[in-house]
Amino acid sequence: MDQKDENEPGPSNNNILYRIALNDNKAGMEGLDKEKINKIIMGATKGSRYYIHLTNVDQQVDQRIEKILQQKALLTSSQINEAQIQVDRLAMELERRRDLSRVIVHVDMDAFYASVETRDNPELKGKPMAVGTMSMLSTSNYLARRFGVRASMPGFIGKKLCPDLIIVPPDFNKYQAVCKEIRKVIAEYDPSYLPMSLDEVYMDITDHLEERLTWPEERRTYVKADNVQKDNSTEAGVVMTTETSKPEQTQCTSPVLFEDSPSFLEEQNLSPPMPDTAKLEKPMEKVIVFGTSAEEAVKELRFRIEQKTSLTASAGIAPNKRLAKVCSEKNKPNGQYTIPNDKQAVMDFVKDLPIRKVLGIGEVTEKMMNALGIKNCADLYQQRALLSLLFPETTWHNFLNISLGLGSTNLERVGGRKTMSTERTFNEISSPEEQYELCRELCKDLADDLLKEGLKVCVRVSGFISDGKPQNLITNFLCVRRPIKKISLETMDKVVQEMPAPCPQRESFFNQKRAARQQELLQSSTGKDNTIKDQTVTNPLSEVPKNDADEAKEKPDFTCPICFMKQEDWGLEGFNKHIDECLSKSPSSGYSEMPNKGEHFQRKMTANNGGHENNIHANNIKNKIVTIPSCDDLNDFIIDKNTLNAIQGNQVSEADQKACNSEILSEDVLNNIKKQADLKDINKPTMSTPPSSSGCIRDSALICPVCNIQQDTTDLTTFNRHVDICLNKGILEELKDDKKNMETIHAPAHQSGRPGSTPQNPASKKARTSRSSNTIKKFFK
DNA sequence: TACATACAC
DNA sequence: TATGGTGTATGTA
Ligand SMILES: Nc1ccn([C@H]2C[C@H](O)[C@@H](COP(=O)(O)OP(=O)(O)OP(=O)(O)O)O2)c(=O)n1
Ligand SMILES: [Mg+2]
Ligand SMILES: [Mg+2]
Ligand SMILES: [Mg+2]
Repeated sequence: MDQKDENEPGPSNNNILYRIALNDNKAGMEGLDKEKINKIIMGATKGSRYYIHLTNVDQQVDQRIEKILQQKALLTSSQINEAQIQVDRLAMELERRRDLSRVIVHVDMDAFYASVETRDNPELKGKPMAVGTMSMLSTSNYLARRFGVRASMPGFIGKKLCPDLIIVPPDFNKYQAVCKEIRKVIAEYDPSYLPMSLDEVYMDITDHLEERLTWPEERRTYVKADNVQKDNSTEAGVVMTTETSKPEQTQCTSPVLFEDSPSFLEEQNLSPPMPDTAKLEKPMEKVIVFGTSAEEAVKELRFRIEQKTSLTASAGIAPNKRLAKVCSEKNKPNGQYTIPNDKQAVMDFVKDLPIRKVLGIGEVTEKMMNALGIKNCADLYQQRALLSLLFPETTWHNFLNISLGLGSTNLERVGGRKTMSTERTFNEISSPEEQYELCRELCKDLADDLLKEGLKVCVRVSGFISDGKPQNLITNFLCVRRPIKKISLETMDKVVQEMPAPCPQRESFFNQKRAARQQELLQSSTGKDNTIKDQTVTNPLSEVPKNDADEAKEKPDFTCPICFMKQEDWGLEGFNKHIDECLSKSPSSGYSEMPNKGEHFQRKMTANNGGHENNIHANNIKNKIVTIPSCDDLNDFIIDKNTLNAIQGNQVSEADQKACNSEILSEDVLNNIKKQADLKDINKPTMSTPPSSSGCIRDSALICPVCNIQQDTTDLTTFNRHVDICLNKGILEELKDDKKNMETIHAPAHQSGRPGSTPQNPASKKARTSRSSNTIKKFFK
């Protein structure tokens, strides 16, 4: 059954790396002169670190493809036949369960940020523009797309492609506000809509349609307010509102009455690719009556959005989310497309659908499939047996579903947020101080974000360093230590103050916390305060250790943030144990209800300077902290992919290197890094240098990278503790200021729009002071 | 669990 | 001069 081997991958774009070449998989970018555009992009990219980075990535992918092809070559036809039987059995079952009963709609705003900016500054009308910075564009309008300018392209390249390009800085608050407006309208059609991003939602309008049938006509009647000066569409290549004006979709237009109302939303000033002027000639109606079909309801919805916000949306209507999503792009901008709830219609639609259009199929998958001669969903279906042998189960299951035009109709949010993180790209950082500074900043940002969600945190550090002994220290903040990985991999236990909620089973972790907090507030306001809370954590400023050369010997202040007990001779381990106990006791209920004893976050800090091959350069240099509430309430804070000063060893003083690296990096690792820095790198040995490898400290005194004072010790534990203390001191000082704001920060005003439900979009991240950032200067060497 | 990769907006 | 930030899923070891 694997008869097609013909389609050799074909050097589609010869020597141009697929990652670098213009990615035109986006509405409004059809039929561009890719050749020309790619030349310009290449010119601006070649030689950069970015280019090298992509080269590596590309090679990796090629290797992966190579491997797959080899595997394929080994397959016998009997294996394939056997697989075919299995796969088809599954296919039958999937088919049996096909659900055509729901009408799912995907709504997506057109060039969202760009449209908002244009609306608010008419100067921009009719001009190619993008939102973003010279370093990165968030999106572009459709006019700019004709030049190849698109989201995720750096602005300076956009300028090269289109010298007249206007770049407008983003204003997220504005987009957020608009988003809220839009969702109000959406909610009228499906109060349980599922927001996917600021500009995008899924809805299930099945119920609405049913109800709609019973409505009097007035209820579907709208007056067109003419305040909108049309022509935000100068940029659009095609913009007809009604399906009738879209020739290419006749094939799949719903059989349902779609012309049961005049329904024109907007006059056009661009010539559509067909003679459609008839409609324009008609007198401009001010009153519009929308019909009762799905199309009509969605037209109405889009009409109302436009009336309300002066922004256009596109929509897809289909039996499931996957298809609806594809459809919403089909007639972008300002258009819609329907796949009726009919199996044949679905199959017809899917047959020629390029797999790349499907959500979840990206560049890499596309390239791999290409190598297997698979381009559209029909190919995908035909090769199902082969794919089942080449890919992991979940992957080929997904492929099979895609090729059958199947997808979920469920709009419920599964969990809620699972992680919270903050990260920044930075210029090569030369000094450890800068690294620490960055880490500290990230930690602070993250903690701030947690606060916004109503969580107050306390951090317990329990890392293991070279000597294998735990290093614990309590602060009310994240404690930053060496951002260097593997060996000095830090583990911090972060303790959340809030009590567990009464047991909202299977709520998201963050929601549990929120609920707990609300409950808490409630209780304290009714005088019944059985929780030992916030304040506990909030202010251990008094506990800031002194920063002196000999403080290394100073004992941390062992005051329990839960019960306030203080005991000098607990010892660190004892202290942590105590906190654990304290936490598990604190919920009023005892702890049988919540299996999670206390609230434990674990914070790991790993600075991935790459023990591996291309880790160092293969990645953007980023510093990242993540909290991950896993099911048992452990949170990870990961500081990740932090470049080492070692990369630029020459810029780093020896003392600094020593301070930062001495016992942290083994000689081997260091050498390895240097090798890589010289681009000579090769090896891949997973030199995971276990945490215990104390080694290499040998001689010389250690210099604290924070206070720069030489420490009179060769004991790493002591030294590390000193560094922690030094760092914490700064952090805690910063915190003093923060505390004042705390109460006001609290109200996140979450804009989720999902009424009773979970806040979908975490409160937006605050704008960062650009200063301390970033931007990749180099990916390596 | 840790890490890497892929994907989306 | 210059190539983002947040979040999810999944495979592998
Ligand atoms: N890599 C990206 C992609 C998008 N966005 C932002 C800007 C977009 O305006 C918004 C919505 O993303 P879309 O993919 O829906 O793109 P647009 O709405 O801009 O254009 P389209 O008309 O193709 O939907 O998200 C972003 O910041 N970074
Ligand atoms: Mg959009
Ligand atoms: Mg979108
Ligand atoms: Mg895709």
